[in-house]
Amino acid sequence: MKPDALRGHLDALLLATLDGRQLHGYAIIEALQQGSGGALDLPTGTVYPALRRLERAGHVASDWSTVGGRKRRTYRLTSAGRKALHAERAAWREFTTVIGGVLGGGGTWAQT
Amino acid sequence: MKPDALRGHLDALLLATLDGRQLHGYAIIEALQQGSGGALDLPTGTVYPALRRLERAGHVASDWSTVGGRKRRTYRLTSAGRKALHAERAAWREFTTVIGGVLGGGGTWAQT
DNA sequence: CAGCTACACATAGCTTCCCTACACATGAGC
DNA sequence: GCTCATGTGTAGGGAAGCTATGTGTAGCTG
Repeated sequence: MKPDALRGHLDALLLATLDGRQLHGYAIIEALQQGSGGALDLPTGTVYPALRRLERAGHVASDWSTVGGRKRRTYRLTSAGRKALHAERAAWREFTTVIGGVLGGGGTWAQT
Repeated sequence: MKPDALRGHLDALLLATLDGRQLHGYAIIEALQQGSGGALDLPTGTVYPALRRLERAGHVASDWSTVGGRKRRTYRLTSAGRKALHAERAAWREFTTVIGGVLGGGGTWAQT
């Protein structure tokens, strides 16, 4: 997957991963990898700054704890974050409709 | 539509617009606008450099002509460009599957 | 003729988000 | 001690969008 294609969607992926659950950074990375069948193998240099941005935007909050002798930072959605996720999903639907509609002519692919 | 979301997909859009026809730059911009129901209103500063890149990559070729006293540059897909379009459509299908799968939980949206 | 709109093209520079590269730490197993 | 797994952090580079800006021609209107 091209980095450029991912760009602009990463926030949505992170918000969606935190939907209904709290996870620490490493677990988010793993959840995205597994939730995508291995297609999303995001470097920490991508994810941690993005979580920083989401926290600064107020969409995510975090708490430090110590687990098994290691510091861990657990993230959760804020209510603003849940709203943002809702908006991101709507934007995704429009995005796929628009781009897919233009790209369309490619064979057996169907869009509903 | 966020610029960042578009990023990485513009090449595919341009290639798809030139699929099976030749068009000059301004006509490409108009075709994208109309083909997207107005959602894609791309600045010339986006499209012309992108066409430049595609031409440098060998996916697109162009010819100058004069129409009605004005210079016009008409673009067409090369065979490499047709291959690239094919690959871009496959990449799009994978992309929407992956991202959509992770974003998924959003209501009545269905993906097939 | 001047001004405006439409058509048609071009590009410099900025912004921003990814990735690479690099760094640190602890715990478990060999 | 070394390696891997777990867990975190960030500086800086690259590049593709967009804004801003510029050029030109044709046709219409006052």
